[in-house]
Amino acid sequence: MPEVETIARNLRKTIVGKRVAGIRLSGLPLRKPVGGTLAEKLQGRVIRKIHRRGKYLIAEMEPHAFWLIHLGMSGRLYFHPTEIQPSKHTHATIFFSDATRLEYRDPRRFGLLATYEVAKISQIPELRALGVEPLSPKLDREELARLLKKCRSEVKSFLLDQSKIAGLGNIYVCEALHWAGLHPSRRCFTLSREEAGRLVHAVRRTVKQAIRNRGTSFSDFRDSDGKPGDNQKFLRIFQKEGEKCRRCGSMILRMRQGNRSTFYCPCCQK
DNA sequence: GCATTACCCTGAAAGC
DNA sequence: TGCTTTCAGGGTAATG
Repeated sequence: MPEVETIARNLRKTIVGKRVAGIRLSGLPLRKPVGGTLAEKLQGRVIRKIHRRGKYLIAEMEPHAFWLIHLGMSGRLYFHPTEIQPSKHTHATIFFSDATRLEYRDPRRFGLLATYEVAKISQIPELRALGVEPLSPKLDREELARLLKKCRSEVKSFLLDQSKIAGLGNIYVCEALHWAGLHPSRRCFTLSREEAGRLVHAVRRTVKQAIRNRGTSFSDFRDSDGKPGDNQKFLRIFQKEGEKCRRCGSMILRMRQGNRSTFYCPCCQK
């Protein structure tokens, strides 16, 4: 989500107010087939606003329509002031009437491009099921404690579940659990109100720091100007297997949970 | 109905 | 050197 927020902020400066003059598609499917309707729906419309909800970007178009974008894992959006050669993984190029263009690249093709003509953003099917935003004032200790109480799964899976809290990925979940001093395998319903409070604080701190650093770049992430983020320099636990925990000095371990790596400190995460 | 697992995909890294 | 295997992870359909 911090990576998506970084891109949203960039796009607000670069493409808002531009009219779509044409679209070129690779024809390859992403998470779902892209299809010719994307071109039909966007052609001639003007981008009025850029929204973010969870890990989704939403361009509000005029005449009224919404353009939904998800970057998956390896998706990137590049703004180009001048002409470019499409790469092997360019799946969409949006040409604006002022000769600038926006390129969507996605080697792994886990992303999504779609358009909707619903009345409100909240009616977009992909967004309907999303949970609370991590930085929303609605997510406080009481609300998180309430959500945790009725959940029997491990707290790591809970935090990754976009229908509970929308926007946390594997990196930030590992970091937040370390900040909160909570073991990733703890069952949600066993967390106390005090622990829920620590977790809310840790999630906010983790996400705010990552946004401030313009996202985390290992290999994939670049913003729409092609710049990597800086947050990888500030991570305390993610991909630190074998290193010493900065809080207690114990060896950081790695385990697999639900087919994803979890990094944790066995000493200070209880 | 909820929790868990498997799958999609390709590039990079590791292993041989 | 070059080929093969493994791993990475967001979302979701399938399974338990």
